[in-house]
Amino acid sequence: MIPEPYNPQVVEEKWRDFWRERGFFKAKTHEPQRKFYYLNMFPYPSGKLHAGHGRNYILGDAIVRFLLMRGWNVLNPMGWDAFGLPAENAAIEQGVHPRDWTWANIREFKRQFRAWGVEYDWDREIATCEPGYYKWTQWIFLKLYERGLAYRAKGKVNWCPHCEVVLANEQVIGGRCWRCNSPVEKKELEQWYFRITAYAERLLKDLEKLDWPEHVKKMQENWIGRSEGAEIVFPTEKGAEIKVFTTRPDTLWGATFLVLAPEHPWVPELTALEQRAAVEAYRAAADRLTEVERTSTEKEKTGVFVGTYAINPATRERIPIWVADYVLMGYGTGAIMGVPAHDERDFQFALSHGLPVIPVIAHPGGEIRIFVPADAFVSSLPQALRALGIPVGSTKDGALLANAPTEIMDKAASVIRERLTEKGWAAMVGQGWQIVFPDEVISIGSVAEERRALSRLKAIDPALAEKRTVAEILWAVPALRDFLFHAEFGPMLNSGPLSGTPGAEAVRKTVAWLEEKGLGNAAVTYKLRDWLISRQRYWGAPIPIIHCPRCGIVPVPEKDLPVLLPEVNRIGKLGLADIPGFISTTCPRCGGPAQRDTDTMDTFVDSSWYFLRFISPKDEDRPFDPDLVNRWLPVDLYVGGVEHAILHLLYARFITKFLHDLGWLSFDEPFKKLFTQGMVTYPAYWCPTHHWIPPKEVLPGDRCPKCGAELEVSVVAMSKSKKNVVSPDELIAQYGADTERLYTLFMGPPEKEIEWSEEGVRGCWRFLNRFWNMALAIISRAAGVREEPDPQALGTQGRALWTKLHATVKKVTEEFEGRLALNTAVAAIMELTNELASYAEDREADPRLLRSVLRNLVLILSPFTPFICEEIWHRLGETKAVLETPWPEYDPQALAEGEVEIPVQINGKVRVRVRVSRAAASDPQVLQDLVLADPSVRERLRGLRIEKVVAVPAKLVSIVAR
RNA sequence: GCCGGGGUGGCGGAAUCCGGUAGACGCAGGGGACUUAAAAUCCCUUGAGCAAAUUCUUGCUCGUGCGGGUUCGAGUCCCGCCCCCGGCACCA
Repeated sequence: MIPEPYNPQVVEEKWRDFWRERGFFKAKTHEPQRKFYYLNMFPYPSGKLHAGHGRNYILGDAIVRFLLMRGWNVLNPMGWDAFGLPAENAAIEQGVHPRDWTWANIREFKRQFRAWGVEYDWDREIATCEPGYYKWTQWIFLKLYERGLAYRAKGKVNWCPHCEVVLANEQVIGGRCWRCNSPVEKKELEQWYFRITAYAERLLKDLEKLDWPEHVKKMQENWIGRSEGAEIVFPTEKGAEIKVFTTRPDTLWGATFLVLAPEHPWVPELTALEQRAAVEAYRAAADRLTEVERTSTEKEKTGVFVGTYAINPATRERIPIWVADYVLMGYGTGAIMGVPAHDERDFQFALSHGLPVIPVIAHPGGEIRIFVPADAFVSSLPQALRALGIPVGSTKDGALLANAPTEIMDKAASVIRERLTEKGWAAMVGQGWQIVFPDEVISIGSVAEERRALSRLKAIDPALAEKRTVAEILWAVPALRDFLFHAEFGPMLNSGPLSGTPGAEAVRKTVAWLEEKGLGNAAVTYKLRDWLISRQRYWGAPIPIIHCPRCGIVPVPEKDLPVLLPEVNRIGKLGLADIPGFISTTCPRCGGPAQRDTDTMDTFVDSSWYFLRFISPKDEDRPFDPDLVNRWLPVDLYVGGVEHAILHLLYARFITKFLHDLGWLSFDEPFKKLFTQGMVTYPAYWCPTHHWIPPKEVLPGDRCPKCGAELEVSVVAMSKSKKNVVSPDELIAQYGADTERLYTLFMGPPEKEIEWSEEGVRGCWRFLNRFWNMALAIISRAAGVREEPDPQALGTQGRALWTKLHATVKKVTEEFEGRLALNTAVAAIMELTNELASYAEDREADPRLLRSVLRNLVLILSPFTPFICEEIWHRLGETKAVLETPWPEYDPQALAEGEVEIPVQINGKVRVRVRVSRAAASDPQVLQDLVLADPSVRERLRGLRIEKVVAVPAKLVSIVAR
């Protein structure tokens, strides 16, 4: 008889609607015992799904099928992040309505999910573009507005010139637009913001509670960017006081200048008449720079002196005020104190603009470096220094160099002073800077001393006439550079009453001193900025606000929600602002004529609460049912791409905390556990003339099919735009969905980025064929058998298979419940399959064991390949569906049976392997005795004296012998 | 620069949490069977090297980025480096 070949097309079509029709994926939200809320990040429905997307949905489907068999009441919904720019752009280009474009894509996505066997509770399907959903997005806006957490403000915003839209900070990736990668520009606009900064501290602190990948938590931590320090007030000659933020208040005595951001509001007021033109020109130039240009690390530090001075509140010295674009208006106070001796940027700035450098923190090494120019000292100096125990060297041009411990600095200074030539000088840097002259030593502890030392040096050496600061002179000596600037903590120097304070207490003591004197206070600053949410577009949730000439900004009353998107035939570039019928309305407060706000909300607002809506997706009176939500959330396991590590995940946490504060939610973190799956990469081919070429069309030798040019190959994440996608439709047609699913889960650890491999797919295809053939063979042999095997009655082979079965069940169960390394679970299942197949070769094989192992194998394989398993399951004579069958339990007893091979190490190397029963191997003394009695071990030990034996139960025995 | 993750065969990767036979599983390669042939399928084989043996082997040495350390034993732990990937980045 010719065996029936594996035909996935037939098998899969047979079961494709079975699970849905049986309602296995419908959550029973009103019975929340043993609830499990599993959630995949909902997709933006654009175009078609490719094999890379499968990483997310197939993984999720496998987990959910496992959970269902484990008896969980699983909520596993799916919806659509349906507002957004691509739909609108497609609509503008093709003249279709974005809604039609979006729903056509959604239909396509759903078709592909069905083909994959990826099932959801479709009764809960939601789309953010439906009025029944965005009504509540608008409601959240109103609630934020009520609490003062939504506000309108004018300011510099990120602007993508290509998308012609503003961007939130989180949507600017390395100075570029997150969608189109264009360099982002700055624009002065009045926009709506959400005050996410009010939640900065909680968003940071509560990360601790989350079972999230460490790197995602770190990314959020860095993004929130908490810094502790102080705010210090600097009086100015013009009267205004400038407040700066610093993390290093202990360096205040070294602040020799102030720098304001070009956008700082007080710049005009502080600018002297004669500097006005230069300052204005500088500010205008800074304004024109894109974010990429302005924040380029290699850029020379530019800036302009405003012509007036401030007073350093600690030293009471006059210090110049500058504007420079390395200071950002959006962080801290938009103004800094320049401490060139202990901040790398300030040091660069001081060097290029001739500003004095005053060291106020001792060099961490506890060492000083001595430099004496050639011809500046008498010949006995080296010897005299050596007499102090200081090793002395010299440069190529004859200058003297030495390192000395701090303690003998004063002694060294007097030794040097006595041995300088008449016009000689020397520098000692590290413990502050000392400039040694024949008649005195000037310690540079203030701007005044710096000026004096500089003029003396210039008077001595005409070659220094051009130098503007002592720092410039010393910087010219390469050997001193390491000692001129450092940003470490250390004992304070030249710091008036606080001089000598050790580094560990420096910040705390300085802040206390500042507070006592009323000069400043401890302060915390965050990098996080408020969330800019308004978009000048059509395809989004309209902002529910009315502008009334008499009443000002008036929120739309809740009863009037939703503010519907107007139906239009054509969408203009200006979005809602292009639609006159939408704009004019009446003021809800005074009844007079008024205008609607024409902005729509960032799509990330839509997605910041959707996980709540799934609980009661059709509720018309509330955004969600709070009782049910509080029983079902937080989400137990959230799976999605790491690209949302900051954006969506931060916003969703913020909105959750807000709704918690409002009293709607009892929890304040939406996602208890997060898993981020890796991207799938594939070679992408680039032709300089014909651009992206689909891999399939590429000619041998990586040539362009159109022009024959050699193509540039790069292995990158699958994407439609690079044409390097693998189509699930084609895979399913050729191998079936089970093969694609299995390969997707087997290709590597799910969290890692991995390259798609056609050969790998074929390996999984071969496996399923072997599995199919073996299963049918076993079914025909074990037809009619219904009893379970008796483990005690099995032979050695059977017993080994029995143990293997239980070990595999254990392994697979633990992977699903733990770290989700399903690739290793698949490997274990393959091993079991291989062992079952070789056991089945024995004509004497126990049919009860064959059937039992196959039955359990089908169950544990079913989350990976549900179609083939459902088929085999029913051919085994089962009447219930796989999903109605409990997940197999493993028997610890079975794992303790049979034999194990115990390696025996002699002097650290494995020399012998001994087979012992698992029972014997579990007792260290028994194991040790057995091993020492083994003939080949005795042979090895002949002539040696045993010094030590280590027996590790079930693992190995290690013998030390001489 | 800062933060995070990682470096294991020809390749993807196992073993890393909690030290205990390194290379599971799969791919690719080599050899063979079947076939007129090919595809498909099946079987054997594959870290590097050395020695004895000669045929079904046996034994030894080396081997998890580099250098040290702890230990009976290190891919795993500790210290110091190098390199790669990801995130942030003139954040005061």
